[in-house]
Amino acid sequence: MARIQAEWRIERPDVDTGPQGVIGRLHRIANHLTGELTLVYAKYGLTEGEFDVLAALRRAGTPYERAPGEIALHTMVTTGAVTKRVDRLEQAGLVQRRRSDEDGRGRVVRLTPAGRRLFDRAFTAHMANERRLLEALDQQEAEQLEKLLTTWLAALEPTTD
Amino acid sequence: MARIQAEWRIERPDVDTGPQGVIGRLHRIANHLTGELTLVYAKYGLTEGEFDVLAALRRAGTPYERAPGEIALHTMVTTGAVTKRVDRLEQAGLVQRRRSDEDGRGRVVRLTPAGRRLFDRAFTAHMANERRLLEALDQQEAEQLEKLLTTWLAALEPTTD
DNA sequence: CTACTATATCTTCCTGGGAAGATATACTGT
DNA sequence: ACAGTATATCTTCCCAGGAAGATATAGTAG
Repeated sequence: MARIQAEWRIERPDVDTGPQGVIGRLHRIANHLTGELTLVYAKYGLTEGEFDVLAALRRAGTPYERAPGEIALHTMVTTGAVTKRVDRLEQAGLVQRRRSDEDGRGRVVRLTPAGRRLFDRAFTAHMANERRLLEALDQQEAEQLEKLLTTWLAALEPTTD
Repeated sequence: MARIQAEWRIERPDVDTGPQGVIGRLHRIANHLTGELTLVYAKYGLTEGEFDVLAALRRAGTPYERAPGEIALHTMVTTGAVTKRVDRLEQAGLVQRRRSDEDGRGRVVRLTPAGRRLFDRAFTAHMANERRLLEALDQQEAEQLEKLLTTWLAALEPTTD
């Protein structure tokens, strides 16, 4: 990244490429992390998207149910993507779909016992993996980083966090 | 994110979800940034991938040439993806392809004058956009963040930076 | 009750990129 | 010079997800 910025200073000295130092590195770290996290999901036969759906259901607490639309909001993908993820998870016996009792248009997706067991193991491994990936920073650095990212995210996503 | 962690503390009190505070937020910021950056690329008729290819060529300096394999390394995608990106850029008249003189297996991709003109405008707008996105942080915070990300990236990517 | 509009989900079509194989050329040891 | 191996690129096939349209049900004004 530092080399890239140096190249830009030569080729485009008229442009301040300072932000690249932060934004470029952030994207590279995100890519790298995604790659590492995906390896653990794969150990449990899951893709990242499928893991995210299971996580949304698991976090809901017993009976581990959510409407597809809610899942879409939680996982930040379109409802079309949720339909397909749930198709695959249902095929694998990790979730079940049924009609909503209150709203004939709605469906309810529920974690099966097998889905819960698999996810709980995957989640434990996943968090251990995240701790490992964060080991590069000491406690104080990690706290500083979390604080900065929280500030930034709050500015980028006015409504959430 | 804070709410999500609170939910995990209830559902999985046995697992330390601390790392989520950093890793989860980092991914959300990265997604958000990608969305914003893409809007500017689109103003110039480019996708992010195409922009990255043009950037790799532009940074090479005159005569703005690189082999597809080099481009793949710089943009961190497979050579198959580079082939397709270059196909599209060639179709749009922004780059040209020719055989390498020294190596019959190789090709050379070169920015056309039109490609360079378009990219230089897009790049200026892109960097202005990145500055805008970083405005949420003050000078000192941005420096702190860059430092932390540099440390972390160095640990994750032993060879590069 | 009917017509109209709104909403939840699913379906269809498309696009970008990965993985692995195909092809062409280069290199290396004998 | 030749066989065998290595390399650079491209091709083929596949998959995940987005966008927009289709379908079914709900809500609402009259």
